[in-house]
Amino acid sequence: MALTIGQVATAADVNIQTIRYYERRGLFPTARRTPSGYRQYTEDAVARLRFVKHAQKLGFSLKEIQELLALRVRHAAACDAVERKTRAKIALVEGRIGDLQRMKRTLERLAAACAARRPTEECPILEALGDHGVTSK
Amino acid sequence: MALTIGQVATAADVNIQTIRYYERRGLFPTARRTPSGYRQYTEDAVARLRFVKHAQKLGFSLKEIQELLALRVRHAAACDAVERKTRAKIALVEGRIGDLQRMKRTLERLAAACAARRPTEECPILEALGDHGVTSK
DNA sequence: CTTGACCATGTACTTAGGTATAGGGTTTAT
DNA sequence: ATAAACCCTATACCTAAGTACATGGTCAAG
Repeated sequence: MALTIGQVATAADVNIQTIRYYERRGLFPTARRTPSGYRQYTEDAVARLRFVKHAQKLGFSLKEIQELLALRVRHAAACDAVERKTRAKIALVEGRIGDLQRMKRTLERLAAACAARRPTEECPILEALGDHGVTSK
Repeated sequence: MALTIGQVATAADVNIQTIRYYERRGLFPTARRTPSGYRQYTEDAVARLRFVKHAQKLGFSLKEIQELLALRVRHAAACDAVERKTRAKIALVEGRIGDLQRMKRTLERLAAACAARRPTEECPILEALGDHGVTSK
């Protein structure tokens, strides 16, 4: 049985407007309509929304997500193009992970320096932040 | 010798307007001025800008970066408050890394499924994306 | 058969993070 | 001593990703 836009919105916990916005943006196919013009969805739409939300939390832009979703759609055509795109995405994600790990190590040094501070010294934060280019003069 | 806003902007490879914007936002202390009203900076400003840009690439908002920078400023006052804030930040970064690693594994399954596909089968992308909630009906 | 909950479109507003422009003063190099 | 290059403020504009509002049609219950 078909779902209305409101039911989809509730199920995926997003704003109705957001769904229509995604449709305009091309993240959603133009939905089938009832004779009176109401959009009709299946469960797929809910899943698609959840995928979008999930990918967003991981830092993907709507444009990137659109590409990820396109991988699903074009499966019949070009499975190896899909694979190439996916591997590119993986490299991107790996780069982001590496950046965050460097940031984490820097923060850990900062915390450790705080913890190990001798009473006579100042908190050596500037130095700990140093490898982000923050060298104090 | 003091730097003008333009020299700082060039050195840190940001727009002049961005520096003034950061000042308004409170990410930068209000700079010292010449008698004629020109802002005067030291090398520190360049380092600070680079830190901001670096942190942004890691997905921190300006508000979060402002907090990170505050850790530097308050060092004289409360080194253990600094440490607590830093550890909270580390947890946040770890969470983000975890998210990205899960996404990476999902993408890898997708790529692997593509590569291992038998000629007779469809490209099994839907299933690979499944653990994001994308279960096709 | 009407009232309230829903849907439609279109337009406008919001937040984050800038970037551009207008109008005017300053510094530097020739 | 004057033009180019730079700075100042204030205001307006931009993209991304929505969210809200105005206006009007539709459906289900009493």
